[in-house]
Amino acid sequence: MVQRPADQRLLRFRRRLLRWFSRHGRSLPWRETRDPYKILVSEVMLQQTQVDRVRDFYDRFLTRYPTVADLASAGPLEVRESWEGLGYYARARNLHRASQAVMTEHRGAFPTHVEQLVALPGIGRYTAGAVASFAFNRRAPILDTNVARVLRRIFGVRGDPKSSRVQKRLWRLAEASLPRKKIWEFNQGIMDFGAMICTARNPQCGTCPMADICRAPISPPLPSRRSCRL
DNA sequence: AAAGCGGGGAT
DNA sequence: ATCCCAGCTTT
Repeated sequence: MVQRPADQRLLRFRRRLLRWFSRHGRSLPWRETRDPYKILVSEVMLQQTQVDRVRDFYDRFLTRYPTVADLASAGPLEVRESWEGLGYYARARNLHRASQAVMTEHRGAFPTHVEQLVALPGIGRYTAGAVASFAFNRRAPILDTNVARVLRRIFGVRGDPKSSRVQKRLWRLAEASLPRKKIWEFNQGIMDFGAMICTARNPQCGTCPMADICRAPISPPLPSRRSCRL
């Protein structure tokens, strides 16, 4: 079976991403643990919220609620107060309910399958994939704004990014890109790549290791006013 | 398919 | 002033 160009791009992307992450990946508080509870807390906080903003809240929240059981047995008002300043307060309520569901419906043991995780309140497809891959090293794809942007550019996916058709295509790409092993590294890496190199504005195409396989590189190496057409 | 949900930082 | 951000739920 001969490799088609599209498959070559995919293989190279996967290999280069892992190499890039091993050298340039960020060290973040929630990367020092495999505890599904702590990872879930970080993921929920990170929904529509930037990394730098989450750091302080993450530590404070876990100090107050070190385990799922601690959070589950806390009062709603107390939990809501711990979330003050983060916004999107439905997240706090759902996280609280999710912790209670883990205790009552799973006997305190976090579910390890994406389908089970998605069934928990406040956990969508992205967060389920994140917990499954980060805590349990399952071969589950993730698709957040970072991943979506990276995949759209490198594989040249046109069309409205919000449309279900493009979303479906991107999820398929996210899954196809996954290596057999090093799932944790790949998923963490592709988000770092989107946050550090393949950024929404002023992408670092000049130093990008994917430049030669990307379907949407910056046209000329012109100074200032750099923009990406995807 | 589209709206609603917070708030802070960058441009 | 506008865009962007480790999205999910509800309509």
